Amino acid sequence: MNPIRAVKGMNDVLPDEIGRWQHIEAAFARSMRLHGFREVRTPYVETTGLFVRAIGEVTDVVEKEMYSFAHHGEELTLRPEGTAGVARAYVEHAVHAKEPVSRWYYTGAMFRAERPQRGRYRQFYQLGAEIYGDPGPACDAELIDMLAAFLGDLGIGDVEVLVNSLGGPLTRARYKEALVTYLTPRASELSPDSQRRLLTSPLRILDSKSPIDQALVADAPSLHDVFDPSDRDHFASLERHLQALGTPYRIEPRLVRGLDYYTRTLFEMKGAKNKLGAGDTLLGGGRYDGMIADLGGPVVPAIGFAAGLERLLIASDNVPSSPTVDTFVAPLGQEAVSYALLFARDLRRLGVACEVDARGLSLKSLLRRANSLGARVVVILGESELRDEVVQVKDLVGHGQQRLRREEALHAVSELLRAPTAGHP
RNA sequence: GUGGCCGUAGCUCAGUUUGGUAGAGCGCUGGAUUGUGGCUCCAGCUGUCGCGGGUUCGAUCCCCGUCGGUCACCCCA
Repeated sequence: MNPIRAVKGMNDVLPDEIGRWQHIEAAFARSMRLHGFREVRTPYVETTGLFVRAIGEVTDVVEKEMYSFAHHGEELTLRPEGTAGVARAYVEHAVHAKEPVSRWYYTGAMFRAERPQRGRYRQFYQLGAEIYGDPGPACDAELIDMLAAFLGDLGIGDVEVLVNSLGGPLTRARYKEALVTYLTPRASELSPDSQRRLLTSPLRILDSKSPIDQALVADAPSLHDVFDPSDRDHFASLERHLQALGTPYRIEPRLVRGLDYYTRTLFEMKGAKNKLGAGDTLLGGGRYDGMIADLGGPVVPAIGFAAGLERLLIASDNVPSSPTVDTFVAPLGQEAVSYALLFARDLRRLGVACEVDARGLSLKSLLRRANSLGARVVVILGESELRDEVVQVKDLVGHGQQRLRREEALHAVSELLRAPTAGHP
């Protein structure tokens, strides 16, 4: 019989690996708290229309990557990204009327039906945050600086911080027209992919990887040339703040990104190219001042980002996994098992993590097991200990062993665990 | 979705001069010390050689398909 397997592109995270996930999630939660963000949780399933409206009908995500299904006459979709659902919640709960600025973050699974490759899976995890109600470049700079520092905290080296501005919605529309006007007569020279983009999403020709496209685009009108004064001020101010913060960054005028909702500030951070290969975008984000209104809310400016957790995991250095228990309780013979369970319960009441192995193994095997679990202390309960109403407390680090009465033993275990862990992994 | 490469024990891999049904290390279990770990030594267990079909007297090896992985493209985190 064929075993049932996990769905393609959807992976298990086993206990041996979970420590690394938790390490990154904890670092993120800490950074968020230090910057005044509060966690929000929204459903994994939303109506399909939300993503169509928020992300854009002609984007690749909406056109071909969504897990959508009909259920009792409703068109539903497994969320392919976090921003749309969080924005929907912001509008639905009229949060703008309760507080002028909201800083929210989230963590969780997203779903896109793409061909999997390293750092890209069909169910994948994002860390993200949104700031509603602050239109200013200062909060853009703060966010970018925070993220660069976060990647540094994770030990990810060689991070590239790419920054651009698309201008406001009017500027963006104006530029799109200018670009189409410029490229249409040259359409036959474009790569096949870009010929298609010219009709659907012309701005994305700008970050095409094709050298042919790059050459053509090099002489095209620049986005920044059609900025209006407020676009120019916003971007200049962002740069001033980044410089004041000392955040390293590079202006990438052809950075565009694939989601339709972005306006003005846009950024992307890449790193660990040798480990990640082609999918080296660790995180990306930008301002989307029009989305809240598009979703039926008031006019509220917003900026946000999302980072790929698996990519951060691949890019960051390994963190050693921590031991699962402090103390291992080793009963010898069936007579000792009940006593071992009782002793373990008392230890746990003192906050000591411990495990009882009642499989009836030899003492040698029990000690080997304790060692491989990374326990620091073993409590041995054998026939002679039962008879004399004592336990053996063995220190696996300091190599000492004491024969103690029950109450003294509980105390001794706590004392041993309080000692420094030098020399033990 | 398109294309290239890969698929042998729980893990990392060796093996097959187009073919005669498999090995190592690690890990796991036990022992060397009739109740004392980490190092060492000894012994043992685990394989439909991804799956299905074809060629052949015979396929882990050759061919086709399929599934999974991987890399690149598209796109993105």
